[in-house]
Amino acid sequence: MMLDEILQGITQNISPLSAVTLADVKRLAKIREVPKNEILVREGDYSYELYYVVKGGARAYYLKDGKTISDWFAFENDFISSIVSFFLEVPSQHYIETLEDTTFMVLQLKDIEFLCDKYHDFERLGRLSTTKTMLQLQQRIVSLQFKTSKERYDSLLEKYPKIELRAPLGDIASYLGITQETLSRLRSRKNRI
Amino acid sequence: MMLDEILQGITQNISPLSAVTLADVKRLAKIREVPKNEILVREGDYSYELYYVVKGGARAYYLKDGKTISDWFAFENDFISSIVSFFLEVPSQHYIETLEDTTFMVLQLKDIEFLCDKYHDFERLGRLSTTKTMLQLQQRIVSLQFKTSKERYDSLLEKYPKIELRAPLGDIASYLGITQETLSRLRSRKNRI
DNA sequence: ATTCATTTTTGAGTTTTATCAAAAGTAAAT
DNA sequence: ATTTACTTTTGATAAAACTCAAAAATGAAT
Repeated sequence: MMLDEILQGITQNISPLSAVTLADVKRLAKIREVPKNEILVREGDYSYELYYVVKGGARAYYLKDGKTISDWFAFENDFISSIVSFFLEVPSQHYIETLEDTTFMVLQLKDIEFLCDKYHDFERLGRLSTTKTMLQLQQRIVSLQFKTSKERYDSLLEKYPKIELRAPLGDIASYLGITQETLSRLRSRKNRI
Repeated sequence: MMLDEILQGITQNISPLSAVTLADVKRLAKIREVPKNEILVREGDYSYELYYVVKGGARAYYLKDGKTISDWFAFENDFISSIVSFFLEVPSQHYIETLEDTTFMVLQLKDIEFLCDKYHDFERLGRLSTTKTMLQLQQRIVSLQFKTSKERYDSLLEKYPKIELRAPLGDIASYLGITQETLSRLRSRKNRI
């Protein structure tokens, strides 16, 4: 069954779960198919769902001065949520939108809390996957803090080699903290070398 | 006793611990007094210690092209570690240095692992404090991504109102992703208004 | 194939910030 | 009080990126 493989992938990457815990997770986790360009979370929503990308891709973005600023990309095997809303239970400042037809595994906050309460090994999985995300954010800060935009673009391409084909230019540019014009010029300069 | 108050503060802010767990934490946590401008972790070190600032302040920084780039400030009630080295057990790219005479509470990685294994409530505390740090990093990314340097300086001042008196200009500037000359001009422009 | 809407690229001018250099200010030590 | 070392400010110039505008390219729909 599909959920089995997905959970096996997650636990192998992060931390194992007992058969009992796994059975309970399988009972609570849901698969959701979402078409391209669909918005899962809107600004102002309370978002109680954590998404794991099984196939496809999505992005989180927010609005600043009427402009769309991408904050996070998630492709196969990545988690995505409206992170602040989900963990602090406040209205979302982010939108979450699919970039392609996407299959998610979805977990509800209340179920995650239930699982964390009931199973020490699930709490461990939660701690370690949070740690992993924290380290990714840390890398991103180093990147934004003092790398040139070209260096930042190169590291993004290293993480997501074909992202140019999966996300529009403007989304990628705002993720890098630059305008799309600048990214376009960067790209053409790069290709000439 | 001092450790009691410290731990009470932490658990009140994040997640409670049973008396049994607390007793074990108290046995393992150590208080360390460190004079100003002392380096606790150097580039290349393996850093197995997590620091909690009881009194004083410290910063984490790394070197890029011979320049010092501040990455994280910690004052009273903040945690600090060479985050990547600590969690991935790889050599540190960061230095950690006190900004003032500082009292830390120190926990060893092996002790944290032991406590997480043994006590579900400690694992919970670990998960939630990691979550908290993750959300702080997330805010910092939003800040670096598309706020002006003045906006970034203002949010830093909001978090640490008197930081100008506790950390040198250059350290603050690099934390904000700008040169110290720019911060100096920013500051004088600000004061004139 | 043609149209229409959207995305990407290119151009010109402006603003912001970096760089390099020097001057001014601050603090500790003799 | 004076020296010394260090930090902060100021100035001039250069580089990077932004803004606004328009042209070119792409892709979906008829």
